[in-house]
Amino acid sequence: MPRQLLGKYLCRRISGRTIRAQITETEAYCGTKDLACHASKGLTPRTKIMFGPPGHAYIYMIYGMYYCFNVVTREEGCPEAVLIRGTKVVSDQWSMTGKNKYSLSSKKPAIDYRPLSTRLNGPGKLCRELKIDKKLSGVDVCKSRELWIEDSQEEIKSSQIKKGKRIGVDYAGKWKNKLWRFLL
DNA sequence: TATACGATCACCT
DNA sequence: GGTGATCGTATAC
Repeated sequence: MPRQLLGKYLCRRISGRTIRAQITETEAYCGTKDLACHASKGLTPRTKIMFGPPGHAYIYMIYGMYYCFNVVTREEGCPEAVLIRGTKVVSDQWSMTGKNKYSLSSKKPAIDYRPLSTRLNGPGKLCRELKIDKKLSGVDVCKSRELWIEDSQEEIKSSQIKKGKRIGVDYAGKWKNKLWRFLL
């Protein structure tokens, strides 16, 4: 599933405008045994979306300031999800203006003028840019008109996909070495 | 109730 | 290479 999502479009409607961003990087988090997966803590208020039906958005806050967006990939009771780690903009009627406000500290500008390529290439960054937050947690990405995923025309060959270890999960024992990160 | 820390990022040396 | 920002969640008391 993490490989099947590569190349597809992550779509977001903001104020009546639609942004499409091609998914270029994903990671898989697999069930209650995978110590890197939040579901390894069991069914809690936080993880209940992952234990629910597939196709729903599991969105959580990390480090007190960023959100991460995942898609639940397996049937109810089987808590697996794919984290969307990176995207590339395809069509955009909104953030090309470069007027996405952010402020990490008072020193920084209220408007982010950096190119989009550097604003969508990370799980926290793409959520900030696409205004994905906890309010969208649980939405069905097959049905939602706010946040959804579309197939792309292009065929992704397995030779185009690089694999690697997942990022930021050094605490997860042997699970940290699983090659469950995938990049186009 | 209190505390430790994280599926990150930007900035610093 | 390292660190601070900042808060929800899990875990310990």
